[in-house]
Amino acid sequence: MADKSTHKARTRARILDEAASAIRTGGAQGISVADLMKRAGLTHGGFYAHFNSRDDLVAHAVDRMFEDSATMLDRYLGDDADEAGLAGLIDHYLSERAYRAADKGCPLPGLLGETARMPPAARARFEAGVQQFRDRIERALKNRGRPDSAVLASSILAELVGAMSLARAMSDQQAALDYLAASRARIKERVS
Amino acid sequence: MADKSTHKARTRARILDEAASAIRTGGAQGISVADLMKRAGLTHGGFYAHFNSRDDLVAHAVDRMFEDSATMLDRYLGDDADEAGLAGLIDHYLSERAYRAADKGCPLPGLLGETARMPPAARARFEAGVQQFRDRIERALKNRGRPDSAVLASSILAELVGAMSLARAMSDQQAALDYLAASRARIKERVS
DNA sequence: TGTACATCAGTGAACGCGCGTTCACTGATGTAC
DNA sequence: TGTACATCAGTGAACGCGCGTTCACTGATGTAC
Repeated sequence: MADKSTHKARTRARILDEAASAIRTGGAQGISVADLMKRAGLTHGGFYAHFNSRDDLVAHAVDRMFEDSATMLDRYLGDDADEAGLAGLIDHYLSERAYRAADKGCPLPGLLGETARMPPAARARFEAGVQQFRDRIERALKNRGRPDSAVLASSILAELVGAMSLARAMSDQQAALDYLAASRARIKERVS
Repeated sequence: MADKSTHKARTRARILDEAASAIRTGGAQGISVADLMKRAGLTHGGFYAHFNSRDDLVAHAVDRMFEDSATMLDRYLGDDADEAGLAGLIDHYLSERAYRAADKGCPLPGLLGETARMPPAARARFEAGVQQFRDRIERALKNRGRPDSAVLASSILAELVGAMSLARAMSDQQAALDYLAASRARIKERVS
């Protein structure tokens, strides 16, 4: 019984991981229940043993995505963050690796514009995730003694997200990478 | 005969206007042919007298959106643009009016993240539209003697798009409007 | 000016398909004695 | 240790529905004489 319930929890986690990945790539409207379950190595009928509905899945998948983001934020802006934390975050966020791994990293570049079309529960969780991201940047700026930390944090988040979105929309990959490099330098200038 | 063909052209334009509006709000995946035709006051069967397929419609609707953007860019950054043109563009782009009219203005905040999921023809036109936008800003900066105009243009576009996307994702409207006001000031600082 | 005909934008029924969801079931696993 | 039973995660057929697309048609409009 105990084994069974952890088995089920692991299956649920596997579905959520696949959903988070698929939604980051294809948008919240871009996954079907059947495809998702196939990706998780299951058949579609079992889906409702884990989630109440497709909308419920989307909401939990959004949570899942921002858990990953929180881990990333902790690494760069955690309590013991040194001076270089924010610069490290910027370099990481706009790295070639992040550019290529659209299915793994921050959900904002791909999904921010879609917020208004998300089911209400997912939308609320998404907004909370954005807040968390901005607050962490703001706190880091405040720790460094910037008086305009609130506005600057929003401004930096906007440019991070906008730059990655623009880079991913370019069909010329080299131009995209050059642009990311320029963006990294530009944003770091503004926080130093 | 002549009357008929202009009648048809006007009908097509009406369908495209409705499509551009619906896609800005609901995304390229968010419109159905039947709903769209109903919005245009027609029945779904007539759709294929105007477009080869749904994907064809989406591509032309994207064009339509960027024609509106070009008109807007001309107003602020046209050949006879004065010094205040760029500041005017920033104020307009991040205005309360633009914030509320998500179905009318620039398609970037709502659709940039969706580019990768668009049908190829639409994707190419979207990318061209983004280029046009960035080039116009770059030219305006160059005219003002900024040596870093290319990178700065991308940076400004990224922050404009990111800021509007973030504002639209906030459920607290007053916070969104305050944020837009702060963003306008912040971006104008950087170009002056 | 009036009648007969041709054109063609728009109609609406029909198609095959994939979707989200339901449900009776199976079969592996854990428990009781 | 071995057998009988209960549990329940996962299966797969079935549902009603809306989708994109096709097509035979209608009826208003423009042209020819």
